[in-house]
Amino acid sequence: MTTLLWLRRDLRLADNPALDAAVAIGRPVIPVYICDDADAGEWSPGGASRWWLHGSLSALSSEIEARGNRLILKTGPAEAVINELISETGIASVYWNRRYEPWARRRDEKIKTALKGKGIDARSFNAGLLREPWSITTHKGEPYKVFTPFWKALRASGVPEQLKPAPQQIPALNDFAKSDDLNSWGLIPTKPDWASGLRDAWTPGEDAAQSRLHDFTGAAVFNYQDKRNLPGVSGTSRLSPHLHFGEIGPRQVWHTVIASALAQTGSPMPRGAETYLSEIAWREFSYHLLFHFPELPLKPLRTEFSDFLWSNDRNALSAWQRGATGFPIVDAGMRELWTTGWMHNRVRMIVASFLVKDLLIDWQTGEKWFWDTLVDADLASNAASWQWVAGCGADAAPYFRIFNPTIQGTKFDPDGTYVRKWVPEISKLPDKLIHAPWTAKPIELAEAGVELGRDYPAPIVDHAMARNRALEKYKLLKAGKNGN
DNA sequence: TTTTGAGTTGTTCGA
DNA sequence: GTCGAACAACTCAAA
Repeated sequence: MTTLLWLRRDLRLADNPALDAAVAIGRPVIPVYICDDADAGEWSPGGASRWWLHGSLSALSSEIEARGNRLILKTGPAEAVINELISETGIASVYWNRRYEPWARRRDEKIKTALKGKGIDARSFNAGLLREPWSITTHKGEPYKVFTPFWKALRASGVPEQLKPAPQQIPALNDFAKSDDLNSWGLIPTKPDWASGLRDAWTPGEDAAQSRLHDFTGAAVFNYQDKRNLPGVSGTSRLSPHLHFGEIGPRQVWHTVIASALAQTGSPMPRGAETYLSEIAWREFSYHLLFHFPELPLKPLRTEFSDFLWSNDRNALSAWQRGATGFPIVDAGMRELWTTGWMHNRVRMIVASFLVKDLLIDWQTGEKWFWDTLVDADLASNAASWQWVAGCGADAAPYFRIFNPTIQGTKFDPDGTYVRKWVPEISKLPDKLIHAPWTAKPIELAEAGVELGRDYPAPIVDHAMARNRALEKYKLLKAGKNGN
């Protein structure tokens, strides 16, 4: 008899409870990853995520081989694939770590019931969150809708579970089940190969995740408070894609941050570490919201927003997507995204506010673009964050909070490092003009070799006008009209 | 039950 | 240049 280990968004060997439990049984383990796009429907991974997944599976496959086993790759609806494996091999147990996407919960519950009905030991574990989304509740037993009390409750719930290292050996069957060739899944783009920027920026896999965490907790985490908002500075952990694919888990992040803080500062919770861990808690909060409000990716949490009449301006949308809005900080962010599959968080807020409030384009359009282009695209975080920016989410930004791209640029990219990197055509403009080239005198533009409208676009909207327009629309919405 | 205090990330205006 | 107030009430969570 054997044990099936169904790997999903837990592509690591350390701190992996389903793997530990499977190995503990003492029987051969069949580790399988199922390409389950059929189950995920419209939320199957986007282009950038697929690129990452290829690298992550390839890395995991080597790690499993080093432990005397082999990762089996299968394609199709998960239930059918699992049943097929059961009929081919004598499987007594099926273990996995939980996912929280609504489609995955429905499917996994169905599979678990069916397996148990056949007398198979089917069990799920928690590898992806500090706490299960249902275990944190208000005193009335209800879900939290405000971050701060959620964060307090999360901390009061105690220290996250201690970690187990990767097992030395994963006992294997002699004759393995048949596996797909990873290359046949077509996760990596070929014609055209748009992934060179991703390859330069990232290394998927558990080892890379660990070294990134250790680099970050070695020093940067203590300056996180000051540097995290500066996109031109490497002040953030950049762990988001590793966390999304479960190459590292939040418990590992938590314990490593705390241990390194104690060792280096003598304090259990220095300021930078606390601020950083609160970002991990935001990830938890997003999962909490998605669990309790499964329509989060598709419907505004504040229902009055359902009637909002959004703009259908394809040209404006296309300019935003291509990084050609004429607002340097917005364009820099959108180009960083397109090139590397990632964008600094401060800039994500700026570009999102610009799309939703300056262009009045639906947050779901932005959500879908991010879904396809981000290597860290995560259903919970992406949906919760877009709703937050649009003002229709939990604990959302008030409608009158409209980011001014010029002020944001001068505040958080004061010397223009970030903009010059991603918008090189205006890099010769002086610092005081780099975030507002349209205010430059003709002579200043000439000296920088820039002709607006030729080398770099003129702004596609007047921000002051757009701000007032958005305020008016939101005001109407509050008054019970449709915002038109 | 009612009350109370608080709420990620901003901008603009006028003193 | 700097600072506080207004933006606009509303909902949440706990006492």
